[in-house]
Amino acid sequence: MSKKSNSKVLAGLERVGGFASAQELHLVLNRDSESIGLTTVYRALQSLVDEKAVDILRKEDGEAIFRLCGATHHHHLVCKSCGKTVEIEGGVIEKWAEQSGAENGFRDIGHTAEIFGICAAC
Amino acid sequence: MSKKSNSKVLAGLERVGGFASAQELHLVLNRDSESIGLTTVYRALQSLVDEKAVDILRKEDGEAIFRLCGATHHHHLVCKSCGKTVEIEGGVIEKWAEQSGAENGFRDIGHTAEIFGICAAC
DNA sequence: ACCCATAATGAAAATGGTTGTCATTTTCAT
DNA sequence: ATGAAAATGACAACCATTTTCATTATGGGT
Repeated sequence: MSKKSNSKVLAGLERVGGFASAQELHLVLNRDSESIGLTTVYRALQSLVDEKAVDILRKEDGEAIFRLCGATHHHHLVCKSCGKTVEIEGGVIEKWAEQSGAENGFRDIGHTAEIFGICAAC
Repeated sequence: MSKKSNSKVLAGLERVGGFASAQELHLVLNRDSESIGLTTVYRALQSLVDEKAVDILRKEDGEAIFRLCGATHHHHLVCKSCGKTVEIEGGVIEKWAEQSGAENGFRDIGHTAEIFGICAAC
């Protein structure tokens, strides 16, 4: 029976495309006339993380954000002043993360990377 | 005046040696007859992070943990399970950030990058 | 079809780390 | 010493997440 909520949540994550917090996901799902409780969203996310269908990360403020596992991910170049965001290729980073992790005996390696600065317009 | 609490907190971090949460730090400090409030510990940690004297990371449950920051700019490889941390050289990243930023007309470029995984012992 | 055990659901309350409030205290320059 | 400004800390507010618990759906055995 958890199957149903799990697939709703997966659908939500697909719709969102990138990262989403549990609460955002709950909003999105209910906005689209999917009636699902916040508790259930949390439980579905937890079980999806357990079965490694979903990645969990932490924002700087500690809030958990989730994304589909294996979704191609990119990095962001964000303007500290106006918030303008550019998507960046990160092939170098993937390799760096993989290699650094492996060298130190780590497995299940993931990473986060953001670049920030002031854009030309600001 | 924040100087005093900041140095108390720094002393606490030295005594602890590695990572400590704000609450642990508060306990340690008061156990050692340093009278300091929890609020002040949080504020001191925040300002130390701002002035880059202290690193902040997140445990898996989202709790913030802090430690003294070495002078050299490095990145971290963190075990998602036990919190073990390895410092990583990030020369590649610096270049990647600089270049990606410049290509898009950004200035004052900074970046964050963390690698995480499961360490050999876990 | 009909029970019934079991799992799933979600509203509401509890938890716990973190941050905001504000009255009080300390510091420092004059 | 005195007043302004910064610092402090007890307490309350906040908010993401978890727990509780009563209700509802599911599905296998008869």
